[in-house]
Parts: sequence; C-alpha cells; structure tokens
Amino acid sequence: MKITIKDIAKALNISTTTVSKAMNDYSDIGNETKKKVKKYAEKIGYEPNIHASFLRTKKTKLIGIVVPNLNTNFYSELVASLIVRITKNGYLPIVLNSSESEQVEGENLERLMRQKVDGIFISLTKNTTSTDYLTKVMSSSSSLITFSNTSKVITCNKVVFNDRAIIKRVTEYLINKGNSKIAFIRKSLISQNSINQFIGFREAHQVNELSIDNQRIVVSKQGTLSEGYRIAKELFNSGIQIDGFISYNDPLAHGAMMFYKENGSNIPNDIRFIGQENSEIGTFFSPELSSIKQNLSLMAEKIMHLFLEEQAELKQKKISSFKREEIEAELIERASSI
Amino acid sequence: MKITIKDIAKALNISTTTVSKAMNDYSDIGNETKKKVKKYAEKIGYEPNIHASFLRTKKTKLIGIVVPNLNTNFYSELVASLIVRITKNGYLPIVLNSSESEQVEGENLERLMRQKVDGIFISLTKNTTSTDYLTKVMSSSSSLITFSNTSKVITCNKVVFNDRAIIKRVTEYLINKGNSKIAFIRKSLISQNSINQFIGFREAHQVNELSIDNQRIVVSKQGTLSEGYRIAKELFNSGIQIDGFISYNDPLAHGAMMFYKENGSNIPNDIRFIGQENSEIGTFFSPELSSIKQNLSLMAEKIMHLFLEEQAELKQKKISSFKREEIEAELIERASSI
DNA sequence: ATTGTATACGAAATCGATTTAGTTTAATGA
DNA sequence: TCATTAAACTAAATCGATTTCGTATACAAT
Repeated sequence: MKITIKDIAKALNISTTTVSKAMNDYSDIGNETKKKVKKYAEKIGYEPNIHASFLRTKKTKLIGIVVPNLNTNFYSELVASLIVRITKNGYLPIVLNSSESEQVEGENLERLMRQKVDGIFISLTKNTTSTDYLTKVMSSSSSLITFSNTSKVITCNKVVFNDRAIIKRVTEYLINKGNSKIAFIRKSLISQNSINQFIGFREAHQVNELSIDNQRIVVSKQGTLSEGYRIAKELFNSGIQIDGFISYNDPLAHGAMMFYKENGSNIPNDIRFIGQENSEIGTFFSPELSSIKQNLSLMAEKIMHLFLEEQAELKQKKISSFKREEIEAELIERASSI
Repeated sequence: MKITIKDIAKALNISTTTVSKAMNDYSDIGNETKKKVKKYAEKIGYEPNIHASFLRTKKTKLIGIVVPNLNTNFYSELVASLIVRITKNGYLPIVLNSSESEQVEGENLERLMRQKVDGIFISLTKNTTSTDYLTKVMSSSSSLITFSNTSKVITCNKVVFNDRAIIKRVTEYLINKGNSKIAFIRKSLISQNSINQFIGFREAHQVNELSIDNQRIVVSKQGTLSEGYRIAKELFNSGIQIDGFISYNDPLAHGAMMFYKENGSNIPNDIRFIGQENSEIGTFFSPELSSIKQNLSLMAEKIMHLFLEEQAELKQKKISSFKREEIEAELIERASSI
C-alpha cells in the first residue's frame, strides 16, 4: 500500500508512463532507462498493484480450482500438484470445494466469474447433469478447463484419464486369468468418469463373449473401507458369487477383501481384487492390493500447459480450438490379482 | 466486463455517485432511490467490479490459507471446512501449500501480501523456526491468524488445540491403567504443536513420579502406516520394551499395532495404543484404535470468527488485542486401550 | 423575512496502473 | 538543404468504483 510508479518516476525524474513501459519491456523505451528503472524498483521494493493494473489489462492472474470433494486423497493430492504449477507461473489459486453438490458447484462457478479469474479448472461432482454454469463460464472472460470428471455434452478443453481403456484392459486381464464373474463398484451412474469406466468394463466382456450380471454392478457413494466390507457382505449373503472385484478406489477393494478373507476365501485364487488410486493402505495389508495408478502430477502438468497455451493464443488473438488430453493410467500388479 | 454503475446511472437518470451510495446503503440517499437502484441493478445483473473498488477501499475480499501439507486428511478436511466459512461470508480463499518447506512457506506469504489479501490463515510447517515473514505480515495490511501449529515467539491471533492438556490427560489415563513404559511418536522436535504435546507427556510422568526413557521418544517424519510398523520393529529389535504407545496420528499407531500383533503381543493387555485424528482406518481393523479426535470444524469456525471480529474492529478503528483460542480435543476410547 | 437544519443528491478528485496519441530530438537519405 | 524516419519519451485519457465536499430544496424556528 506504499510504493507506486509515481515514486519511481519522481525519483528518476521521468514520467510514470516511462516507468510503466520500462517495467513491462515496451520496445519504445531505451535499454539504459529500462535498466535504471528496474534497478531502482528492485532497490525500493516496488511491486505493481495487481488490482490497479487489472482495470486496464483485464488480467487478474488468478485461477479458480473447483473439485467435487477436496477431502479425499485423490483430489487433495491433485490440487496440491496444481497449486505448485499455478504459483510457479505467477498465478494464484482460488480453491473451492463443491462437496459433491451440484448446487454448490454452481455457486462456486459464479463466485469465480464474479472475481474475474483468468482461468477455471473444474472437475464435476458425480451428480452434475446440467451444463448451464459451464456454458456461462465459456461465454465469460475466464478460460475453462475441465478435468478428471468432465461432461460429454459440453465442448471445451478437457484433461482426463483413459478411463475406458484402462478398465477394459484390466477387466480383460482378469478374464484372461479365468475370472468371469467380476464385481464392479462404481461411483455413480451419471458421472462421465464412471460411465467411461463402465463402458470399458462392458467392452472387455463383449470382446470375450461374456455376459454381465447387473447384480454384480454396485454403486457406492461413500467409497470407504467399511462400505467395501458391507458391499461384499451383501453380495455374499444374497448368494451372488464373484471371482473378481474392481472398484473405483482402494479402500473399497480393501474392505471387500477383508470380508472375503474372514470368510475363508483364498485370495487371489478364489477372487482377484483390483482397486484404484494406488494408496498406501493397499500395499500394507496382506495380500497386497493391485491398483490402478493415475499420474496426478502429469494431469496437473497438462492442465496448466493447456491453460498457458490458451493464454498465449488469446494474446495473439488467435482463435484456439478445444483440446482433449488423455492421460494413461497403469495397473500396479500385486498379490491380490496375480 | 460489462455492466457498470454508469449504465445504471444513465438508465435511471441519476449520478454514478448516487448509484454507488445507494448500493452501499449510505445514509444520505433516500429509501425510494435505494430501492429503485437495487431493483434495477438486480434486474440487469449488475455486479460491482471488486478490483476497481479495491483501489479506494483497500479491501480485496480475499483470504489466504497456508498449510504445511494439504495432502493429509487432517489439513484437507480443515481447509475444506475453512473454505465453506470463507465463501459463506463473501470472501474467497487462496489456498497455498508449503509442502513442509520453510522456504516455500515464506514465498507463499510473500505472494499473499503482494495480492493484498484481507487476511492470512496459516499453520506453520514442522520445520519453521524463523518468524521473519510472519512479522512482515503483521506490519502489512493483511490480518494474520495462526492456527494448529503456531509459534511461541510471535504475538498474533492464535487458534490451537489443547495439545498439552489432552496429551497429559491421555498419558495419565494410560499410567492409571498401569502402563509406565509409554512410547511417544512425535512429528518434530521444533514445531510448537509437537513441543506442547511432549510437555503434556512429560507433565503426566512428573505428576505420577515416573521417569521418561528417551529411547521411547521417536520422531517420525512420514507418519505413515509403514513407518509405524518400522518404528515398532526397531524398538523391539533394540530390546526397548513398551507397554503403551501414543502417536501423532492414526496410521503410525496402526502400523505399530500390526507389528506387535504379528509378534504375539496381546492388545490392549500387553500394550495399549492411542492415535490421533480419529480416521476411518482406526475403527476398521481389530482391535479398534483409540484416538484423539480434534474438532476441525470448530477450529475453522473460531478462525473465521476471529477474523471477522478483527475486520469489524478495524472498521471502527478500534485497536484490537490479540486473542488465543484453545479448542478441546477428546479421547475416543476403543478396544486398543481399554 | 431571515436564519438554521435536515434530507437528498451530484461534480469532481481519487485509487495505481496501462495505453493512446502525440512530441521532441537526432540521424538518415536524396 | 530539406524532408523523412526512427528512437525515446510524455501528457492525458482510461479502467470502475468510492469518497469528499458542495449545492439545492423543503421545512421549521426565530
């Protein structure tokens, strides 16, 4: 709240215009002057007032991040990874959490648009169906990048994992080991993320001419250890036999594995288990859990790259087309599925 | 980037001054006019440009949150809780992660000061020793609130758990059950948080005229399941006997418990275990883990309250004194320590 | 009739930068 | 020599609000 370009101008006996231009490397300012200004600015600790410059440039150097549930390993790690990249590039992240509520998600987007952030990175909640707010963002001044869980309907920049392909691959991997009664635990019936995974699951069955029993397809909202245990118990008590188990995270697989272990099943011979997110808990208890590992750091990298690319194109007034990046996830094979 | 007070002024045939004053409920504007202005503003979807108003008011309606490690259940839940309160009160959170690096922490504080946020909520890394940056913040325009892990040296608003008292209570609880060789796993030797806990641990021993064997005091950086297991193994292999175990989180206690279970120890009869953070993993495996539960939501509430209080006082130009809030943590007693 | 006092409103300055549209000076070219 | 051009700089407008200081009107009090 102290030092302004006026102070520099006065001290160096030049105009504020020159100071501003020198700081921003305009070509019509002499090199000598530039050096002089920058040196003096550095010396007295001048820092441009971002809010003042916004009025003319319309750039806030702010990026909004919206996630469905910050309080999960997956998203807290992904957000942490994004924060690093955002700050490294001179931006600041406004982080908002939708708590899996479509309404809160909409409010969050409105808040960010009101703040006139330069970009919005969003992963949708598993319940989101409407794309009204996203469309609003598209026609606002903030550039939009959807990631992880996005929408098929809207046309915009997207960075996703190869959900369909990896689940297809993993399912076939189980089928090839002789498993034909595979349980599949999904996050929701609506989210694109989950739909893609299920398509992969289905394709693997089709290719191998196996049918899917819908009784083995379960939606789990909590995604906790205890829910995994409960789901396994219910399958068992209902007499629904399984010889394979794929879930959308590790705690679910682990909880289910606990139940079947207690029940005398031999893992992996009787049932093979595969989780996702490759968390520590998977590696710690016996047998170690196979898990699909998503490279969160790479996803963060791609998101930031896409954003910076778009900013550069905007500057040159090029019309940029929307891109879709797909990131390879991989199976970490451990004792639970060998 | 569209509708401004000018548009409203023109449409209603009044001055921009009147519009601005009406929107901000100045007393020298008639009620009729206020209603008219607000109604029209609502109708055309006017929203004040925050950056423009900053120039005069010096208020950004931005709050910075700095945590040592976002990628933990503890902090991601606490941050999520803070975000809710911050947005509910018309502010927006800039979330930064220090990754347990004192240097990054300093950079984060500088970024937030440059952005001229109205407030900074920070929990220090476990390595932070210098308070230079905090002092800088104190003399800046942002009001500072330190929480969870703060510094003894600096004078500012603080919201902490009753670390000393709860650990003293829990330690005495074990002592009263006949345990005298209690292992204590701490986060660091430097952080105030950890120091306070250790003081409580020591006091409990002093009151009960027991001595502490330093070999049973271990610093764990990772705080993971596997590290808990490893620590237990090392204690055992070094011939250091224990009959109680208190750690700064649940995975550590759980990992250690696993080792001793494998080793034929009877829990809780031979060794009693107490973790912290009351996570799901603690309740799931047998025996269920006793854990100290911190009310993160209440902490978030207190932090926000302190901030709003200070803002109100600033407005009235009252000199506010610094407050220190202490939040009660409680022991959730389960099978591992009965 | 004159003064005083609320009440309701507005002109213009201001916050701290950027940017447009010149201006000055010196060098170049025909 | 005179017109051009390039390089280096600046005055002033601008972004979109807030705030200070004044003014006009109506009404009550003296």
